[in-house]
Amino acid sequence: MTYSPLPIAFFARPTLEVARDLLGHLLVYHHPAGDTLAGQIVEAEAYTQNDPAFHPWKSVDRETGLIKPEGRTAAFFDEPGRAYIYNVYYSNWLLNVVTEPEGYAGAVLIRAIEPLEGLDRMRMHRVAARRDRDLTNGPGKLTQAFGLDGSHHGLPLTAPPLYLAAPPEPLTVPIATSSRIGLTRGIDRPWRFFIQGNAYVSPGTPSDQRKR
DNA sequence: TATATGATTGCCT
DNA sequence: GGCAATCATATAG
Repeated sequence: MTYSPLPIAFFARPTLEVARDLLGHLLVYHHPAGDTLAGQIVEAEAYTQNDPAFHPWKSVDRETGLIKPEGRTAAFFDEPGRAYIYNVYYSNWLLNVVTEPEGYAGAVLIRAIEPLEGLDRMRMHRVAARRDRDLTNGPGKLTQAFGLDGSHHGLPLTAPPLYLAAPPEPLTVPIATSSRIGLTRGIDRPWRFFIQGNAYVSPGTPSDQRKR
């Protein structure tokens, strides 16, 4: 199966639009071993420059709205369509897509996908997964299943080997929203989008529903 | 150099 | 649902 990558223009738009539109789209990776891994995005979250939960938040000029070219992460937020891969809690890598026109900052975190192709390799990478639905139902799990880590940071997601592609057929199922998962700041923003009822959506609880 | 902390996962009760 | 794991990065001293 071959897929065609989305153009940069798809990502050079408001982050919330990109996050919502990305549902149903495909994440494709031509693995160095020769096989192809692919899955349909079923859950994503938006992170914008006007957002305390956004990593380079402090690098955004509050008056102009433009990102200042300083700091380590800021460098990767000036070109839409690239991968921002971040490490949290030990060895968990999270995959983001950089959004917004050049000069502005934003990113979409890909939180869960439904595997379509390359299941055997995903099972090899994810020895802890008891069932197939545990292969990719979380942001750290899907990077593990695909074999992605910090070495893929900064890659363009608009060309092989790693890219996003349009779905074979348009999405007809309803898209639901909630607050984002696992945050300590910006928990009030309903910027998580997911496909209601899909078995591969991550099991986490939205931040604003958590007891403290 | 030293320490705090997080966009998580998986195993335990 | 509780909680430990023990990584990369930012920021402080």
